[in-house]
Amino acid sequence: MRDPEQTRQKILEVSADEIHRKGFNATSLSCILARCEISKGALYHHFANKMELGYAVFEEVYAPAFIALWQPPVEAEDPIQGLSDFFSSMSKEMSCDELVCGCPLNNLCQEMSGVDEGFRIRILAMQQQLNLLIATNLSRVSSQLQPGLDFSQIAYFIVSTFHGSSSLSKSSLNKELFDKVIKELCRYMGQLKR
Amino acid sequence: MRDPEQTRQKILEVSADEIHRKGFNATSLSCILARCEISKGALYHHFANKMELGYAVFEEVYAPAFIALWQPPVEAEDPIQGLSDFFSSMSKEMSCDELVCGCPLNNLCQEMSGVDEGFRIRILAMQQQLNLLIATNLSRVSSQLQPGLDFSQIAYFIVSTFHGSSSLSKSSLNKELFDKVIKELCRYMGQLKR
DNA sequence: TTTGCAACCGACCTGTCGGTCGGTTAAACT
DNA sequence: AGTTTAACCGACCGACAGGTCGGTTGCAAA
Repeated sequence: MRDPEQTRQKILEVSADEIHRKGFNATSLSCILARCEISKGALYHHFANKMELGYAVFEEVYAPAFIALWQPPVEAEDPIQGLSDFFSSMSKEMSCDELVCGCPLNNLCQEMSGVDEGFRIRILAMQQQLNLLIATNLSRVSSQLQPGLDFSQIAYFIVSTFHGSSSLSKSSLNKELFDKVIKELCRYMGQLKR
Repeated sequence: MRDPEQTRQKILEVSADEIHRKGFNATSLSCILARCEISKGALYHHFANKMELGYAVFEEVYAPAFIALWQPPVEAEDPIQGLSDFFSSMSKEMSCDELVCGCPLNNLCQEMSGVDEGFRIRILAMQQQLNLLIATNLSRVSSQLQPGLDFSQIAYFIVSTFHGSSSLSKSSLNKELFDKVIKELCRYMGQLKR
Protein backbone atom coordinates (compact mmCIF):
# COMPACT_ATOMS: atom_id res chain seq x y z
CA MET A 1 0.00 0.00 0.00
CA ARG A 2 2.67 2.47 0.99
CA ASP A 3 5.08 3.06 -1.86
CA PRO A 4 7.49 5.92 -1.20
CA GLU A 5 9.08 5.78 -4.64
CA GLN A 6 5.71 6.00 -6.32
CA THR A 7 4.76 8.90 -4.06
CA ARG A 8 7.96 10.68 -5.02
CA GLN A 9 7.39 10.10 -8.71
CA LYS A 10 3.82 11.30 -8.45
CA ILE A 11 5.01 14.51 -6.80
CA LEU A 12 7.63 15.05 -9.51
CA GLU A 13 5.15 14.38 -12.29
CA VAL A 14 2.45 16.67 -10.95
CA SER A 15 4.95 19.38 -10.06
CA ALA A 16 6.46 19.23 -13.54
CA ASP A 17 3.05 19.74 -15.06
CA GLU A 18 2.13 22.59 -12.73
CA ILE A 19 5.45 24.37 -13.21
CA HIS A 20 5.14 23.95 -16.95
CA ARG A 21 1.71 25.55 -16.96
CA LYS A 22 2.06 28.25 -14.32
CA GLY A 23 5.78 28.77 -13.85
CA PHE A 24 7.80 27.98 -10.73
CA ASN A 25 6.81 30.85 -8.46
CA ALA A 26 3.15 30.77 -9.37
CA THR A 27 3.01 27.05 -8.59
CA SER A 28 1.79 26.58 -5.04
CA LEU A 29 2.61 23.58 -2.94
CA SER A 30 -0.99 23.32 -1.77
CA CYS A 31 -2.07 22.84 -5.37
CA ILE A 32 0.47 20.06 -5.85
CA LEU A 33 -0.62 18.41 -2.62
CA ALA A 34 -4.26 18.49 -3.67
CA ARG A 35 -3.58 16.91 -7.07
CA CYS A 36 -1.33 14.25 -5.50
CA GLU A 37 -3.80 13.69 -2.66
CA ILE A 38 -1.02 13.75 -0.11
CA SER A 39 -0.20 15.90 2.88
CA LYS A 40 2.38 18.61 3.21
CA GLY A 41 4.32 16.32 5.50
CA ALA A 42 4.65 13.73 2.77
CA LEU A 43 6.07 16.27 0.35
CA TYR A 44 8.56 17.61 2.87
CA HIS A 45 9.60 14.09 3.69
CA HIS A 46 10.79 13.64 0.10
CA PHE A 47 12.06 17.14 -0.67
CA ALA A 48 13.87 19.62 1.56
CA ASN A 49 12.03 22.66 0.24
CA LYS A 50 10.36 24.09 -2.83
CA MET A 51 13.65 24.95 -4.53
CA GLU A 52 14.99 21.43 -4.16
CA LEU A 53 11.72 20.12 -5.56
CA GLY A 54 12.19 22.44 -8.50
CA TYR A 55 15.74 21.23 -9.09
CA ALA A 56 14.57 17.61 -8.93
CA VAL A 57 11.81 18.31 -11.46
CA PHE A 58 14.35 19.88 -13.76
CA GLU A 59 16.89 17.09 -13.50
CA GLU A 60 14.59 14.09 -13.34
CA VAL A 61 11.72 15.18 -15.57
CA TYR A 62 12.55 18.11 -17.83
CA ALA A 63 16.14 17.27 -18.72
CA PRO A 64 15.53 13.64 -19.80
CA ALA A 65 12.36 14.58 -21.66
CA PHE A 66 14.17 17.42 -23.36
CA ILE A 67 16.95 15.21 -24.67
CA ALA A 68 14.51 12.50 -25.66
CA LEU A 69 12.62 15.10 -27.65
CA TRP A 70 15.50 16.69 -29.55
CA GLN A 71 17.86 13.76 -30.04
CA PRO A 72 15.91 11.80 -32.68
CA PRO A 73 15.42 14.64 -35.18
CA VAL A 74 18.98 15.88 -34.77
CA GLU A 75 20.54 12.43 -35.12
CA ALA A 76 18.59 11.61 -38.27
CA GLU A 77 20.64 10.96 -41.39
CA ASP A 78 19.76 14.44 -42.54
CA PRO A 79 19.56 16.65 -39.42
CA ILE A 80 18.28 19.62 -41.42
CA GLN A 81 15.38 17.55 -42.64
CA GLY A 82 14.97 15.99 -39.22
CA LEU A 83 14.66 19.37 -37.54
CA SER A 84 12.33 20.69 -40.21
CA ASP A 85 10.01 17.72 -39.76
CA PHE A 86 10.34 18.06 -36.01
CA PHE A 87 9.27 21.69 -35.95
CA SER A 88 6.56 21.23 -38.57
CA SER A 89 5.04 18.29 -36.74
CA MET A 90 4.76 20.43 -33.63
CA SER A 91 2.35 22.91 -35.12
CA LYS A 92 0.36 20.07 -36.62
CA GLU A 93 0.23 17.59 -33.77
CA MET A 94 0.33 19.78 -30.69
CA SER A 95 -2.89 21.16 -29.33
CA CYS A 96 -3.20 24.87 -28.83
CA ASP A 97 -3.18 24.44 -25.06
CA GLU A 98 0.09 22.56 -25.16
CA LEU A 99 1.68 25.03 -27.53
CA VAL A 100 0.75 27.96 -25.35
CA CYS A 101 2.59 26.45 -22.38
CA GLY A 102 5.84 26.78 -24.28
CA CYS A 103 9.09 24.95 -23.74
CA PRO A 104 9.71 24.22 -20.04
CA LEU A 105 13.40 24.97 -20.46
CA ASN A 106 12.80 28.36 -22.02
CA ASN A 107 10.05 29.19 -19.53
CA LEU A 108 12.32 28.49 -16.58
CA CYS A 109 15.16 30.33 -18.25
CA GLN A 110 13.07 33.46 -18.52
CA GLU A 111 11.61 33.19 -15.04
CA MET A 112 14.37 31.80 -12.87
CA SER A 113 17.76 32.46 -14.48
CA GLY A 114 18.03 35.92 -13.02
CA VAL A 115 16.65 34.98 -9.63
CA ASP A 116 18.21 31.69 -8.60
CA GLU A 117 21.73 30.55 -9.31
CA GLY A 118 20.88 26.86 -8.92
CA PHE A 119 18.35 27.05 -11.71
CA ARG A 120 20.60 29.21 -13.83
CA ILE A 121 23.51 26.77 -13.95
CA ARG A 122 21.23 23.83 -14.66
CA ILE A 123 19.48 25.68 -17.46
CA LEU A 124 22.74 26.89 -18.97
CA ALA A 125 24.18 23.37 -18.89
CA MET A 126 21.11 22.07 -20.67
CA GLN A 127 21.31 24.76 -23.33
CA GLN A 128 24.96 24.02 -23.93
CA GLN A 129 24.28 20.30 -24.12
CA LEU A 130 21.57 20.88 -26.71
CA ASN A 131 23.83 23.22 -28.64
CA LEU A 132 26.59 20.64 -28.73
CA LEU A 133 24.11 18.00 -29.87
CA ILE A 134 22.93 20.09 -32.79
CA ALA A 135 26.31 21.52 -33.74
CA THR A 136 28.10 18.16 -33.84
CA ASN A 137 25.36 16.63 -35.94
CA LEU A 138 25.47 19.54 -38.37
CA SER A 139 29.23 19.19 -38.70
CA ARG A 140 28.66 15.48 -39.29
CA VAL A 141 26.99 16.33 -42.58
CA SER A 142 29.10 19.41 -43.27
CA SER A 143 30.01 18.06 -46.69
CA GLN A 144 26.39 18.59 -47.74
CA LEU A 145 26.28 22.11 -46.32
CA GLN A 146 27.59 25.44 -47.48
CA PRO A 147 31.24 26.16 -46.67
CA GLY A 148 32.34 28.45 -43.88
CA LEU A 149 29.40 27.95 -41.53
CA ASP A 150 29.75 28.28 -37.75
CA PHE A 151 27.72 25.31 -36.50
CA SER A 152 27.55 26.36 -32.88
CA GLN A 153 26.33 29.79 -33.95
CA ILE A 154 23.71 28.22 -36.19
CA ALA A 155 22.58 25.86 -33.46
CA TYR A 156 22.04 28.68 -30.99
CA PHE A 157 20.26 30.61 -33.70
CA ILE A 158 17.84 27.80 -34.46
CA VAL A 159 16.97 27.17 -30.84
CA SER A 160 16.60 30.89 -30.12
CA THR A 161 14.17 31.27 -32.97
CA PHE A 162 12.19 28.28 -31.85
CA HIS A 163 11.93 29.62 -28.32
CA GLY A 164 11.01 33.06 -29.61
CA SER A 165 8.22 31.59 -31.68
CA SER A 166 6.81 29.80 -28.63
CA SER A 167 6.58 33.18 -26.99
CA LEU A 168 4.49 34.44 -29.88
CA SER A 169 1.90 31.72 -29.52
CA LYS A 170 1.41 32.64 -25.86
CA SER A 171 -0.02 36.02 -26.73
CA SER A 172 -1.84 35.03 -29.91
CA LEU A 173 -3.43 31.90 -28.42
CA ASN A 174 -3.27 30.17 -31.77
CA LYS A 175 -0.78 28.47 -34.01
CA GLU A 176 -0.83 30.95 -36.84
CA LEU A 177 2.10 33.13 -35.82
CA PHE A 178 4.01 30.13 -34.54
CA ASP A 179 3.53 28.49 -37.92
CA LYS A 180 4.78 31.55 -39.74
CA VAL A 181 8.04 31.62 -37.81
CA ILE A 182 8.52 27.87 -38.15
CA LYS A 183 7.99 28.12 -41.90
CA GLU A 184 10.63 30.78 -42.19
CA LEU A 185 12.92 28.78 -39.93
CA CYS A 186 12.61 25.78 -42.23
CA ARG A 187 13.28 27.98 -45.24
CA TYR A 188 16.39 29.31 -43.50
CA MET A 189 17.60 25.82 -42.64
CA GLY A 190 17.09 24.71 -46.22
CA GLN A 191 19.40 27.47 -47.35
CA LEU A 192 22.19 26.00 -45.27
CA LYS A 193 22.48 23.17 -47.78
CA ARG A 194 24.67 23.41 -50.85
CA MET B 1 5.19 71.46 -3.72
CA ARG B 2 2.41 69.00 -4.43
CA ASP B 3 2.47 67.87 -8.03
CA PRO B 4 0.09 64.99 -8.72
CA GLU B 5 1.18 64.57 -12.32
CA GLN B 6 4.82 64.32 -11.33
CA THR B 7 3.91 61.81 -8.63
CA ARG B 8 2.07 59.73 -11.18
CA GLN B 9 4.97 59.84 -13.61
CA LYS B 10 7.41 58.90 -10.89
CA ILE B 11 5.29 55.88 -9.99
CA LEU B 12 5.10 54.82 -13.63
CA GLU B 13 8.82 55.26 -14.15
CA VAL B 14 9.86 53.33 -11.06
CA SER B 15 7.26 50.62 -11.67
CA ALA B 16 8.45 50.22 -15.25
CA ASP B 17 12.00 49.69 -14.04
CA GLU B 18 11.00 47.25 -11.31
CA ILE B 19 8.74 45.23 -13.62
CA HIS B 20 11.48 45.15 -16.23
CA ARG B 21 13.98 43.77 -13.74
CA LYS B 22 11.83 41.42 -11.65
CA GLY B 23 8.71 40.76 -13.67
CA PHE B 24 5.18 41.86 -12.83
CA ASN B 25 4.29 39.38 -10.10
CA ALA B 26 7.63 39.56 -8.35
CA THR B 27 7.40 43.34 -8.21
CA SER B 28 6.00 44.35 -4.84
CA LEU B 29 4.12 47.56 -4.26
CA SER B 30 6.06 48.19 -1.07
CA CYS B 31 9.27 48.22 -3.08
CA ILE B 32 7.82 50.76 -5.51
CA LEU B 33 6.58 52.91 -2.62
CA ALA B 34 10.00 52.91 -1.00
CA ARG B 35 11.78 53.99 -4.16
CA CYS B 36 9.19 56.68 -4.87
CA GLU B 37 9.18 57.78 -1.24
CA ILE B 38 5.42 57.90 -1.20
CA SER B 39 2.73 56.13 0.79
CA LYS B 40 0.45 53.34 -0.28
CA GLY B 41 -2.42 55.77 -0.21
CA ALA B 42 -0.74 57.93 -2.82
CA LEU B 43 -0.31 55.01 -5.17
CA TYR B 44 -3.89 53.85 -4.77
CA HIS B 45 -5.07 57.39 -5.33
CA HIS B 46 -3.56 57.31 -8.82
CA PHE B 47 -4.16 53.65 -9.76
CA ALA B 48 -7.11 51.41 -8.97
CA ASN B 49 -4.99 48.33 -8.28
CA LYS B 50 -1.77 46.59 -9.26
CA MET B 51 -3.17 45.33 -12.56
CA GLU B 52 -4.23 48.78 -13.66
CA LEU B 53 -0.81 50.09 -12.72
CA GLY B 54 0.69 47.36 -14.88
CA TYR B 55 -1.52 48.29 -17.82
CA ALA B 56 -0.59 51.96 -17.42
CA VAL B 57 3.10 51.10 -17.37
CA PHE B 58 2.65 49.09 -20.53
CA GLU B 59 0.72 51.75 -22.39
CA GLU B 60 2.46 54.85 -21.16
CA VAL B 61 6.04 53.64 -20.77
CA TYR B 62 6.79 50.41 -22.58
CA ALA B 63 4.74 50.93 -25.73
CA PRO B 64 6.07 54.40 -26.61
CA ALA B 65 9.64 53.40 -25.75
CA PHE B 66 9.27 50.27 -27.81
CA ILE B 67 8.16 52.12 -30.91
CA ALA B 68 10.79 54.81 -30.40
CA LEU B 69 13.39 52.07 -30.24
CA TRP B 70 12.42 50.08 -33.33
CA GLN B 71 11.13 52.77 -35.64
CA PRO B 72 14.42 54.47 -36.56
CA PRO B 73 16.32 51.36 -37.69
CA VAL B 74 13.33 50.00 -39.57
CA GLU B 75 12.59 53.26 -41.33
CA ALA B 76 16.17 53.78 -42.46
CA GLU B 77 16.76 53.91 -46.21
CA ASP B 78 17.99 50.32 -45.99
CA PRO B 79 15.94 48.59 -43.27
CA ILE B 80 18.07 45.45 -43.51
CA GLN B 81 21.17 47.48 -42.77
CA GLY B 82 19.28 49.51 -40.19
CA LEU B 83 18.22 46.39 -38.27
CA SER B 84 21.68 44.85 -38.53
CA ASP B 85 23.25 47.97 -37.06
CA PHE B 86 20.50 48.13 -34.46
CA PHE B 87 21.09 44.59 -33.23
CA SER B 88 24.86 44.86 -33.42
CA SER B 89 24.94 48.07 -31.44
CA MET B 90 22.97 46.39 -28.68
CA SER B 91 25.65 43.86 -27.88
CA LYS B 92 28.27 46.57 -28.03
CA GLU B 93 26.61 49.40 -26.17
CA MET B 94 24.37 47.65 -23.69
CA SER B 95 25.81 46.63 -20.36
CA CYS B 96 25.52 43.04 -19.28
CA ASP B 97 23.04 43.98 -16.57
CA GLU B 98 20.76 45.66 -19.07
CA LEU B 99 21.01 42.81 -21.53
CA VAL B 100 20.09 40.24 -18.91
CA CYS B 101 16.83 42.07 -18.16
CA GLY B 102 15.65 41.30 -21.66
CA CYS B 103 12.98 43.01 -23.69
CA PRO B 104 10.09 44.21 -21.48
CA LEU B 105 7.56 43.21 -24.13
CA ASN B 106 8.88 39.68 -24.40
CA ASN B 107 9.23 39.34 -20.64
CA LEU B 108 5.63 40.32 -20.06
CA CYS B 109 4.51 38.12 -22.92
CA GLN B 110 6.11 35.10 -21.29
CA GLU B 111 4.91 35.91 -17.80
CA MET B 112 1.49 37.43 -18.24
CA SER B 113 -0.02 36.38 -21.57
CA GLY B 114 -1.36 33.13 -20.20
CA VAL B 115 -2.52 34.59 -16.91
CA ASP B 116 -4.22 37.88 -17.64
CA GLU B 117 -6.31 38.73 -20.65
CA GLY B 118 -5.76 42.46 -20.30
CA PHE B 119 -2.03 42.06 -20.66
CA ARG B 120 -2.42 39.51 -23.44
CA ILE B 121 -4.39 41.74 -25.77
CA ARG B 122 -2.08 44.69 -25.19
CA ILE B 123 1.00 42.58 -25.84
CA LEU B 124 -0.49 41.01 -28.95
CA ALA B 125 -1.46 44.43 -30.32
CA MET B 126 2.09 45.65 -29.78
CA GLN B 127 3.57 42.61 -31.51
CA GLN B 128 1.27 43.08 -34.46
CA GLN B 129 2.08 46.76 -34.65
CA LEU B 130 5.80 45.98 -34.69
CA ASN B 131 5.27 43.29 -37.29
CA LEU B 132 3.41 45.70 -39.52
CA LEU B 133 6.13 48.28 -39.08
CA ILE B 134 8.86 45.90 -40.16
CA ALA B 135 6.89 44.18 -42.91
CA THR B 136 5.79 47.39 -44.63
CA ASN B 137 9.30 48.78 -44.56
CA LEU B 138 10.68 45.58 -46.04
CA SER B 139 8.11 45.67 -48.80
CA ARG B 140 9.11 49.29 -49.36
CA VAL B 141 12.50 48.10 -50.58
CA SER B 142 11.24 44.84 -52.05
CA SER B 143 12.89 45.67 -55.36
CA GLN B 144 16.24 45.22 -53.67
CA LEU B 145 15.23 41.91 -52.08
CA GLN B 146 14.85 38.39 -53.35
CA PRO B 147 11.56 37.60 -55.08
CA GLY B 148 8.75 35.65 -53.43
CA LEU B 149 9.43 36.61 -49.83
CA ASP B 150 6.65 36.79 -47.23
CA PHE B 151 7.48 39.99 -45.38
CA SER B 152 5.15 39.45 -42.45
CA GLN B 153 6.59 35.98 -41.98
CA ILE B 154 10.12 37.36 -42.10
CA ALA B 155 9.27 40.14 -39.64
CA TYR B 156 7.89 37.69 -37.08
CA PHE B 157 10.93 35.51 -37.64
CA ILE B 158 13.39 38.32 -36.98
CA VAL B 159 11.66 39.46 -33.81
CA SER B 160 11.26 35.90 -32.55
CA THR B 161 14.95 35.26 -32.99
CA PHE B 162 15.85 38.47 -31.25
CA HIS B 163 13.64 37.63 -28.29
CA GLY B 164 15.00 34.11 -28.16
CA SER B 165 18.53 35.42 -28.05
CA SER B 166 17.65 37.67 -25.11
CA SER B 167 16.55 34.57 -23.29
CA LEU B 168 19.96 33.04 -23.85
CA SER B 169 21.81 35.91 -22.24
CA LYS B 170 19.70 35.50 -19.11
CA SER B 171 21.17 32.12 -18.34
CA SER B 172 24.69 32.76 -19.60
CA LEU B 173 25.04 36.14 -17.88
CA ASN B 174 27.24 37.40 -20.68
CA LYS B 175 26.96 38.66 -24.21
CA GLU B 176 28.75 35.81 -25.92
CA LEU B 177 25.76 33.66 -26.83
CA PHE B 178 23.63 36.70 -27.54
CA ASP B 179 26.33 37.90 -29.94
CA LYS B 180 26.43 34.56 -31.70
CA VAL B 181 22.73 34.58 -32.43
CA ILE B 182 22.78 38.22 -33.50
CA LYS B 183 25.66 37.50 -35.87
CA GLU B 184 23.74 34.70 -37.50
CA LEU B 185 20.62 36.86 -37.61
CA CYS B 186 22.55 39.55 -39.49
CA ARG B 187 23.93 36.92 -41.86
CA TYR B 188 20.38 35.69 -42.46
CA MET B 189 19.08 39.19 -43.10
CA GLY B 190 21.91 39.85 -45.55
CA GLN B 191 20.78 36.83 -47.55
CA LEU B 192 17.40 38.44 -48.07
CA LYS B 193 18.98 40.88 -50.48
CA ARG B 194 19.36 40.12 -54.15
C1' DT C 1 -11.04 83.76 5.70
C1' DT C 2 -13.42 80.15 5.04
C1' DT C 3 -14.58 76.17 2.73
C1' DG C 4 -14.16 72.18 -0.47
C1' DC C 5 -11.76 68.68 -2.29
C1' DA C 6 -7.91 66.44 -4.58
C1' DA C 7 -3.74 64.58 -2.88
C1' DC C 8 -1.69 61.98 0.31
C1' DC C 9 -0.78 59.30 4.77
C1' DG C 10 -0.15 54.88 7.20
C1' DA C 11 -2.28 51.61 10.42
C1' DC C 12 -4.76 47.77 9.62
C1' DC C 13 -7.15 43.86 7.25
C1' DT C 14 -7.48 39.34 4.88
C1' DG C 15 -5.57 35.76 2.34
C1' DT C 16 -1.94 32.84 0.83
C1' DC C 17 2.52 31.47 0.70
C1' DG C 18 6.51 28.28 2.09
C1' DG C 19 7.85 25.93 5.94
C1' DT C 20 7.77 23.45 10.83
C1' DC C 21 6.90 19.92 14.02
C1' DG C 22 4.82 16.74 17.34
C1' DG C 23 2.14 12.95 16.55
C1' DT C 24 0.39 8.64 13.97
C1' DT C 25 0.65 4.62 10.99
C1' DA C 26 2.33 0.82 8.48
C1' DA C 27 5.66 -2.46 7.54
C1' DA C 28 10.02 -4.84 8.09
C1' DC C 29 13.17 -7.06 11.20
C1' DT C 30 14.47 -9.50 15.56
C1' DA D 1 4.93 -10.13 19.79
C1' DG D 2 7.53 -6.47 20.38
C1' DT D 3 10.47 -2.90 18.57
C1' DT D 4 12.22 0.29 15.38
C1' DT D 5 11.94 3.49 11.80
C1' DA D 6 10.67 5.32 7.32
C1' DA D 7 6.56 7.28 5.60
C1' DC D 8 3.06 10.21 6.23
C1' DC D 9 -0.39 13.47 8.56
C1' DG D 10 -2.26 18.15 9.29
C1' DA D 11 -2.63 21.95 12.62
C1' DC D 12 -0.01 25.68 13.08
C1' DC D 13 3.48 29.54 12.28
C1' DG D 14 5.60 33.94 10.61
C1' DA D 15 6.27 36.68 6.56
C1' DC D 16 4.53 39.28 3.17
C1' DA D 17 1.42 40.17 -0.46
C1' DG D 18 -2.36 43.32 -2.30
C1' DG D 19 -5.88 46.12 -0.82
C1' DT D 20 -8.93 49.27 2.45
C1' DC D 21 -10.21 53.28 4.86
C1' DG D 22 -10.67 56.95 8.26
C1' DG D 23 -7.99 60.72 8.90
C1' DT D 24 -4.73 64.72 7.59
C1' DT D 25 -2.75 68.23 4.62
C1' DG D 26 -2.17 71.68 1.23
C1' DC D 27 -3.95 74.55 -2.36
C1' DA D 28 -7.42 77.17 -4.86
C1' DA D 29 -11.77 79.12 -5.50
C1' DA D 30 -15.52 81.75 -3.31
